[in-house]
Amino acid sequence: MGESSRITGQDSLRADARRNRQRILSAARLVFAEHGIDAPMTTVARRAGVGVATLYRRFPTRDALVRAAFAHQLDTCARALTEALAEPDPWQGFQQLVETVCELQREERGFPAAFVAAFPDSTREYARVRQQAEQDFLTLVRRAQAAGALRADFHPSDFAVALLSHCGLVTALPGDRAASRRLVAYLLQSFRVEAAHGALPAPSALSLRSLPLAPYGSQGQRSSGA
Amino acid sequence: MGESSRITGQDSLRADARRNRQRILSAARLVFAEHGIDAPMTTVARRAGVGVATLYRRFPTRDALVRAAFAHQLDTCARALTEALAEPDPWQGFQQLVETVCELQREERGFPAAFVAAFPDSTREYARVRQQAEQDFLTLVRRAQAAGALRADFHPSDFAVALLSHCGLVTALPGDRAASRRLVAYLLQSFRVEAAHGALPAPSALSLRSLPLAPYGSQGQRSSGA
DNA sequence: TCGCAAGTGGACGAGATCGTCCATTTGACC
DNA sequence: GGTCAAATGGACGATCTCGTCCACTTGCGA
Repeated sequence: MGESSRITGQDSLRADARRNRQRILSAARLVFAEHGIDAPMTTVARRAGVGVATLYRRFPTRDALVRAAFAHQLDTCARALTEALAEPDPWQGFQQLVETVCELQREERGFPAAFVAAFPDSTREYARVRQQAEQDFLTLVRRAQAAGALRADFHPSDFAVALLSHCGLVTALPGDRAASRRLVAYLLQSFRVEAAHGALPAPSALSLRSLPLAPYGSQGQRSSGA
Repeated sequence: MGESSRITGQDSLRADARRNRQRILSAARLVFAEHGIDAPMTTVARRAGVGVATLYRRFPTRDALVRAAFAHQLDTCARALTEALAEPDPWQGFQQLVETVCELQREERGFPAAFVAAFPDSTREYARVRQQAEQDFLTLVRRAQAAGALRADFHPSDFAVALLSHCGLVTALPGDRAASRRLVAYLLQSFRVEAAHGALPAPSALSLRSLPLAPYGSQGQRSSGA
């Protein structure tokens, strides 16, 4: 909390401005959940009870708004990683991590879209936090493999593959919790040593670094305009 | 071919009109692949070298155009099902079916989006063909289970879950073939008896009938306007 | 209490897309 | 060759969204 406000500078806002900022974020979550992240900015502004100008001043681009609106969920992802590492049984930790993130994608309408939208980005400011997250995740994977639970040919990028495909599923079928849970169960089972059955094709070149697992703070202005 | 033209009535078109229709479809495939299925209709028309009016006359809605443009791919899906049934080893057949459909999603840019777009629909005219497809797929599943290859708790709706999630993945990462192949491999392995490891959560209520596995012919006018 | 910088709202012009309308052209059949 | 219904193209009005600009308001420190 203190962390993100330091990053976004929301502390230095005047009281009324800070209040409006929060209103906008709440409204954005509602509107995005209801109409998708492509909903008109005007709708968000109206719902928040502010003018468009105010909205644009706080969040110059739709992207910035989306990121800020779902910063909390992203923080939860990061927290899940920490907790996973703390778990004594590494497979338990791994499983919980996958389930927590997928549950977020399943339950918070709008978040999945935000998740993929945020995906290819690797904003400068968070590079370090992300690198840390990547490192932690790697540790988790190694441990789970050493414990003989996670299959040896599991590649870190497979985590991204799992999350993105699950994301796609819940986007295609919002509300179908059973489908989401099924997919997660299948994936988790296929990651176990017992499921290993012949060689897998080569892993993706996807970098985990680009996964939005690290806390976003909010705002998240793009460093590169283009 | 003869089948679909009978359905869409394209035989009764004047020669020039029929030619234009084909041009439009080619252009649509190109444009959709390049800019996504939300590309402006005008762009498609220009690319096809026809006026917008012509485009709108043939395909009253963007949806109709999308369906028609990817009808061939959908036919391939249907054919894959037939071939899967013909395969002596039912697991081989099952595996091939999944791989063929996923390959289509992977290789034909634009098709995945069309696939999910088409998904929730169950147009009257194709009800019978679909029901047949569903029946065939069920047979395939039963056989593969009886052969002791496909896990007993596999539910037909899991096929839809697999396809939709894969679809989401390739949409999020167009061009990352490795990721797509990995997911398919994991899913297939998790469908094997060997992977069964504890109970799965309840299957989705998704009906296979709504999966666009059956041939579309083209055009595919909505029966219900609303 | 006062002054002013920070904050605000909503009108507005630019740009994009939609789908229709109609005057004109063209293919098919006699 | 002639006739006519089918087919065509592109202009056009309607609608929507964006992001900016500016006159007005307000919180807060002195």
